[in-house]
Amino acid sequence: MKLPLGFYIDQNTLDIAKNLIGKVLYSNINNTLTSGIITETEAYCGIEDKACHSYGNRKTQRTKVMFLKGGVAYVYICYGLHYLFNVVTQKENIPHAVLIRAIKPLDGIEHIIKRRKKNELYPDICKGPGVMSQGMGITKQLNAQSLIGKTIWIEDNNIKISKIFQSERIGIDYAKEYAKKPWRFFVS
DNA sequence: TTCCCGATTTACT
DNA sequence: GTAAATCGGGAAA
Repeated sequence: MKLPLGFYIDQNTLDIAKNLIGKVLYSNINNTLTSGIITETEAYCGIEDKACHSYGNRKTQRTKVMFLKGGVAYVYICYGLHYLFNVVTQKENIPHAVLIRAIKPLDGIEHIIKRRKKNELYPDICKGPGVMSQGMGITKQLNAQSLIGKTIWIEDNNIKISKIFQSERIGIDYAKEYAKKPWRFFVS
C-alpha cells in the first residue's frame, strides 16, 4: 500500500525518518520500474537545524521545495555531481525533510545494476545517498514531484525490521552542536 | 560578478 | 588514508 499524505505531515520528522526504515521506495522512470527497501535515513529539521538547507528560514530557488506541504520530493545536486533525494515533511512553510541514504534493491535489479554501471549485484550497491539516487534513476527532474504520484512513491509492504540503530548524521561537521544530534536511522 | 564550499564517491597510495 | 572529480547555490563584493 502506498503511504498516504498523512504519513508525511501527521507525525514529527524524527518519527518519519525512523518509520521510513523498512518501507519500500519505488521509481517508475521511462517505464522502468525499480524499487528497494529503505535501510538508512536522516532527518533535517528546519529553521533551527544548522545542518538543514532551510536553517534560519532560508528560502531560495533551491530550498523553496522544502517549504511546500509534505509528501513531495526534494532533490538537489551535491558536490556538483551527485543527486540527493529527500522526502519533504510537515505542513506548508515548515521546511523539514528526510534524506534517504541507502536502499536494498528489490525490483528491477538488472536496471539498477546498469544505472550503477556495474556488472552484478552486491550488498552495498545502493548504500550512500548519491549512489542510491543513481541506482533508482533519481535526478532533478523529480524535484518537487508528489510522492503519491506515478513516478516516485513509497509503500508499506509490511517488511519486518529486526532492530533500528541511531547515530549522528554524516558529513555535516559544519553544523556545530546540531552535528551531534542522533538523527540518522539505519539497519545493520 | 566573484568566490568559497558542499547532506559524496571513487580511485589511488 | 588521501585526493580528485565537478559545478551550482548562496553570501559577499
